[in-house]
Amino acid sequence: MAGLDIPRYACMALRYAIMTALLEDELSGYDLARSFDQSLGFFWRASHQQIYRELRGLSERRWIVRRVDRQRGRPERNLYSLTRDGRQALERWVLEADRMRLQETRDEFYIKLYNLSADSIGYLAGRLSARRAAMMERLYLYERIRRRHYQDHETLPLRRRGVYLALLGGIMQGEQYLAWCDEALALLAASAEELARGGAKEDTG
Amino acid sequence: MAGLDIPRYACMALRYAIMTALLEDELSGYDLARSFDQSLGFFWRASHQQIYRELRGLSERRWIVRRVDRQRGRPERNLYSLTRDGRQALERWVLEADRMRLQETRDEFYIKLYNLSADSIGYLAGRLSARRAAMMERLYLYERIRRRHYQDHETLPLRRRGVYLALLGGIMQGEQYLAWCDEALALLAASAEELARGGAKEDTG
DNA sequence: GTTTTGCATGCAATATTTTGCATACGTTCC
DNA sequence: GGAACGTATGCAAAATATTGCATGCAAAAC
Repeated sequence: MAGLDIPRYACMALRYAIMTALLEDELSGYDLARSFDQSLGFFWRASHQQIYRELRGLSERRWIVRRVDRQRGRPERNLYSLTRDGRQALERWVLEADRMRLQETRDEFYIKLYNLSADSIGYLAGRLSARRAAMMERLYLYERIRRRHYQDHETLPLRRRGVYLALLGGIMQGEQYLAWCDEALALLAASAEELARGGAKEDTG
Repeated sequence: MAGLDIPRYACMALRYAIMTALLEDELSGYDLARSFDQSLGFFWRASHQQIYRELRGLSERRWIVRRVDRQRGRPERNLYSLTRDGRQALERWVLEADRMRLQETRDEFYIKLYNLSADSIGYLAGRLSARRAAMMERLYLYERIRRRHYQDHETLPLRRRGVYLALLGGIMQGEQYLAWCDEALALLAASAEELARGGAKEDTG
């Protein structure tokens, strides 16, 4: 409890995600919070509280600067932009070692699936349908973005190609997820039917 | 800093992941730490420190019980198993609302991709190759598990079918990931070549 | 015969994320 | 004319995760 509250060293990625978002635009905390519901936020979610905290830390480190925007008839906004130091720190970070996180979804649903039982099968099938629907929605959004901004990715400037690849990753993964949902729903439905006919073996133990 | 250290309420999933692992076997913290490098751990990673802490909390809550196993010529182990309360808590949790986490990989690599530049393209392509290789490795492991334990999933008892579905999810996602890596590597290689020929437009601004 | 590896457990500090609360002003819905 | 919603910012506490350190014994590698 030493009084400090600003993280001392630069290890975590949200900070760099924010700086990445500031690479092209001057944004407010509120803007960032919304943009983290889109784009980068598809891969890295953050609440507004987290974002405001990081913005404070980043300011004190002089990696970003604040400019106050007084709007008519609205609360004023703090607009942030990258400094040269910030830009350099970001460039350095990109070249630093990163931890691989293969499939660490931290989605409780998988754990719940491990607990499949006659009691839970209906509920889990329902949740799975909801996930399927949500992913479908997400895919529509991805496709709109792709069509609007990444139609012919061959002619994009280099940085935008990276963004395109991330988007493509989201799309491909989403499509695969739908396919998995369908397989899983089919197996769950078949199992539920077996149960109803008294045929399926519940776990004994 | 009130002195307590045991989490007061039951919100998080690692706890339930551990209980799920204890559903079929009596395990030590060490066993759990290793099994979290496999199986459940594919979706939910946890360090041994985290696991030992949760085990303590779970014990104090009487959701698991400890039995000391004195081994010849080896340090003794604490073996844990689920209590009836624990089993019920787990069953309740499965039916509770869960947050959907679509594609929240929290993999810094996507953020780095957003920062693709002439300086970083080589490095990022290298990292991507490493990911591809690691995923390939992972897929071999999945396939071994599938062949050994889930050959004909139609005849599995219900709970094992859920585990099978999680595994299938891992496999499908992994295969998709490989495909994405290949596409991404191709685009990065093409871009690098353009750069080398002086053709590609670096970001201006 | 010493170093490494594997088994086995854990504390403490730091970092990160989530949750709950709080405020304030303006517009739009009812 | 009041409730709900959107803009805009933030604190504090609790929960969760990571990192670094620490210990001790046995078997296997060199």
